[in-house]
Amino acid sequence: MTADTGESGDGPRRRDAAATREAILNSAIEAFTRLGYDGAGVREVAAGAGVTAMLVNRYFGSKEKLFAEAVDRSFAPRTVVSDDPSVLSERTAARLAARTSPEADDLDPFVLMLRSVANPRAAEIIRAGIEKHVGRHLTDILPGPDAAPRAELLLSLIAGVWLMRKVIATPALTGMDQGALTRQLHDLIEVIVATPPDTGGGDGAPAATSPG
Amino acid sequence: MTADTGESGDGPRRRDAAATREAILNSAIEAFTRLGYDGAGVREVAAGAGVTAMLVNRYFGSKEKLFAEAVDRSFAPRTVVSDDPSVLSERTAARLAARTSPEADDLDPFVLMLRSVANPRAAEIIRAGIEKHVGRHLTDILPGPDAAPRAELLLSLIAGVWLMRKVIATPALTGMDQGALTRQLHDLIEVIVATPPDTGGGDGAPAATSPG
DNA sequence: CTGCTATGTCTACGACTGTAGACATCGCCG
DNA sequence: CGGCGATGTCTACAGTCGTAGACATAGCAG
Repeated sequence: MTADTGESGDGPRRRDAAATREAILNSAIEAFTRLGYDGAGVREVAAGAGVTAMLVNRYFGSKEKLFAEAVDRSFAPRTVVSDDPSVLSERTAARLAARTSPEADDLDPFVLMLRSVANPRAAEIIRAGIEKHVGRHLTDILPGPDAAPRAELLLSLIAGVWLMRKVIATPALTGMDQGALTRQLHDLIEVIVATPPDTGGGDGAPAATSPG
Repeated sequence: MTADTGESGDGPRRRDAAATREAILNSAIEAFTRLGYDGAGVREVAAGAGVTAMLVNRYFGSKEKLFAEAVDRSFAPRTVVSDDPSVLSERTAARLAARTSPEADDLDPFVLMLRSVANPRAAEIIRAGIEKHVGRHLTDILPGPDAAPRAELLLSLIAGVWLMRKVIATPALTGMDQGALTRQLHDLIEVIVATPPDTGGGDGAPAATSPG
């Protein structure tokens, strides 16, 4: 439970504005992910960075602005969705299954999001973050027309799985065999990736209607 | 002052324990759905029922127990998932698309859940509620083996759509054409309903792997 | 009518929140 | 070596939170 935000142990912390800001931001990402926007207090964020609460507001202006930066930073790297369109379904399914397994306990933007959307201000910031990073990128690599709503639908599926497996932790889905889950998720994602939302042609669903 | 007891037609509230308890519970469901567990205060719940804060604790013991009863009550009716297995995909898809449209603004258990899972105690209560009501029922009507994890996977999808459309309100999915969304959701749900998670058999995946 | 109990209100407390302003101290520059 | 700005801390303040105990009142039993 020590602060320990990357300090080497011996050095108490030298006066380094950039490093301190970074430590606060990292602590904020962790705190917001664990406790959510309302649950994480600035004092806790500060303690995680080894500083006092006032320094947080001094560097970021307010808790809300700190959250905005934390969201921006947390959403920037692609954690789940693959960059390569050709293997998007396989990669995304496998990563999602792996990263939501009970063993994996990394910090993740989806958990940060799920635990913070209760607050309307935080929800708005998250919406902006999704549009800026994930949504836009995903819309670009998604083939076919009407990519934007399908991208968000894919995000819905991903977020839902994260919610059930890592936040609520319903037992059946949490304990589901990873291979089976990966396959199931692959089939689902494939439907979103392959199916245009408005298939004017024949009404027949592209697949999955055959009982097998 | 008791400016007004909240009721309009049926007269001022007389001393009726059962009715008061009911009013508090209804107010709690609405408050928890709008603000989430942490965001809704007992004073606000009490005001919504036309009583004082202490009466809430007097009737329910604590905020946590009140929340537990609110979850139990809110999760009891089937709001989205159809009872009839034969039309499960169609019905569920249509209801989900309709009830998450921007026009619909009813209180809903999924929103209550999404805005409350940030709190660990609330998340545990919600998990229990899901298992007791939705999960068990859904597991019963879902055909095929391994119904429990597939039921929870379906809940993941539903919750994710609710999250994106009603809580975060990402524009593309929120404004998506309802018919197209219904069709898309139908295809997705059909995959969960029809596909066993672990099709060991000789043949490959039952569908959806062919690019079509 | 009197009295009693269920029903509801009032005051208050300790803990916590985000944030503002005043104060202290480190480390570079002359 | 001596300041001096940058960096960080301390105290404090309104406000809200959940909750406890004492107090008031309504409605029925006798």
